Amino acid sequence: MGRQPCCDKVGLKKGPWTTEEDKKLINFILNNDQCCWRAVPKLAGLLRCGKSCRLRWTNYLRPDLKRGLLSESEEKLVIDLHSQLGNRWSKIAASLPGRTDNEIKNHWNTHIKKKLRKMGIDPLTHKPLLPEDPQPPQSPLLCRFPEFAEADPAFYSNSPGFCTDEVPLVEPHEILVPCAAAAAAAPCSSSSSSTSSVSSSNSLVKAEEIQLPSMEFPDSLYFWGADDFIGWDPISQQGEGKIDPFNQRSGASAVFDQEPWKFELF
DNA sequence: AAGCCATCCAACCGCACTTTG
DNA sequence: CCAAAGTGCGGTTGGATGGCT
Repeated sequence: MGRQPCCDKVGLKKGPWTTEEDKKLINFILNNDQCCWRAVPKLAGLLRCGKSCRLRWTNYLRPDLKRGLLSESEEKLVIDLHSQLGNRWSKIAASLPGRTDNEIKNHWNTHIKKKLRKMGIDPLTHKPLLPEDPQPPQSPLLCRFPEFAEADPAFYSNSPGFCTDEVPLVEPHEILVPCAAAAAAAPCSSSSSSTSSVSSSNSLVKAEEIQLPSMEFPDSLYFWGADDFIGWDPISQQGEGKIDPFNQRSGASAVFDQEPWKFELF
């Protein structure tokens, strides 16, 4: 008994979303209690399948999203969580408020993987790439990632083997969200049942757990402003108060720079 | 300037899991 | 309890972009 497709793809649009479509989806979701994703495109006047709408919203349009490359501390957390959880991107994303599983997955595949390999670490097992290496006295990552250990001595010291099979799964409530990450959520103006009901994504749930005020959208919708959004990331700016120079190709600038409509919505 | 190649990331696909009747 | 519908998740793809020759 096969599953039915999520939608009859006939006459449905695929590929990149246009500004107009984004506008429709945002307007609909903000102004309606989203009942079920399958109904959203029809009600919002979109020629998309519900799944596509959900993805677009959760990965790109959600106002609580943080854009740009992951900061070093976020990267560190991702590596740590990956060593415990494996490719459970949504679970990892749940510990990084404002980040999506897709974003983390992409970042892992394009940046972190490479970085780890360069350091002689198998990104899959988090163990040294060379098997002839005598077993390290402590975490291999600790040996090859001294700067991480320096930054956070507790990091890795608690994760001896880094074999995903050997480490028990961490329950969401057991994952400690670093203060910086938690703080990242705080500045966002908020509180509405609308958004939290809109998306059941783990990151939102997690955000609530760490006292993230639920989202509310100011009438002027100034939160869409690039300045607000970029300045909204205390993690990438922590410490020296600088923005990650590699952020220039980030989706943030891509979408916010080019879409002035978002500032005049509603 | 043009062509090629590598990289990045948004979006798609299909399976798994959860919910509902 | 079961089947169908709805949703979540992880893997993969393909277009856009930038760098190099």
